[in-house]
Amino acid sequence: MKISTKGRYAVRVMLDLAKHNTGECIKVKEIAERQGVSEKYLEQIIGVLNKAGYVKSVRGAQGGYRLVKEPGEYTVGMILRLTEGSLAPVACLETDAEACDRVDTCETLAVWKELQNAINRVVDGVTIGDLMYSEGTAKDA
Amino acid sequence: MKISTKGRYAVRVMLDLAKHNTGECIKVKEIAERQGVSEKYLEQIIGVLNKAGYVKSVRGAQGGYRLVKEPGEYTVGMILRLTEGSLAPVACLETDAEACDRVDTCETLAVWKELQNAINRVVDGVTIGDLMYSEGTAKDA
DNA sequence: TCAATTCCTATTTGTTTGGTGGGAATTAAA
DNA sequence: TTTAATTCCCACCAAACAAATAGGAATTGA
Repeated sequence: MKISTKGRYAVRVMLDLAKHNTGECIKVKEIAERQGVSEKYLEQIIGVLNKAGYVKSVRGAQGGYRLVKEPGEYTVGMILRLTEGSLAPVACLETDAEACDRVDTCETLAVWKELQNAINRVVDGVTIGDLMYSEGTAKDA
Repeated sequence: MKISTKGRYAVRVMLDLAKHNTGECIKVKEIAERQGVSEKYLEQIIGVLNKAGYVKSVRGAQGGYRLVKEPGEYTVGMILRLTEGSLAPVACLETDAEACDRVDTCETLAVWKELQNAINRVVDGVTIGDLMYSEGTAKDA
């Protein structure tokens, strides 16, 4: 039940872009330095964000990335689903899941559904904009 | 963000023991047949439940397992934490986590804490007893 | 032209998942 | 007392996944 580095870094990349948005392009190199993460690895991750249209890239010298929309329009859920693949706690709840033959009698499915709903409520209820103004020290939720 | 088979099977084992509790011992073989899972794999899983004192074993011929407490006293959370190791969505929220050097400035920690709380609320709010009386078809939560 | 940058994709390394397999120890029953 | 049924213990294995690393092609401003 862990969120992978890919998902976590993706959120941090988006947040970094949001916080350092001066209208100019931001290079992967800068983000990597600020976030303390390998440039090469971030390249991959931001590539996914780019393909999905979450960020806009400018190639060549003086190139880089910037957010396409306002920080408040990106939920953490969107970003995680994109990079993690799915947030369903069990495979049978994935949208493209092939039916498990126990589905009719599965007595545990109810818990997993509740869990999924709870997860979705949290990650879809927080945007990059929300995180921008947080104090660093996490609020107790 | 998946719950492993180990955790899911553990819940099903506990539920199976609860539903088929006649006062007599229940053998791994029976559970494995009913649940459609390899006997050998279940042995391992129920071994963990046994060591933790969640089930009581009787060795030798006519041996088997039974629940120690009432079904309502086992939360899904207890069982998952035992078998999955931890339900924290990020390593730095684990109880024995070694401090990440970004912890003071980590702007994403708040989300992960919220997520963890949401997960805990669900899994700690459902017991094996609750699952016993569910209809098979999951309620929409 | 060249240096900086994104883009693409293959490879590597280590860990976890999801088991299988063999056999020792224990015990009720024949 | 033997036997069959059972838990218990631990070693091993294959496949998938995570978390990068690596190399170089394509693009573009200066």
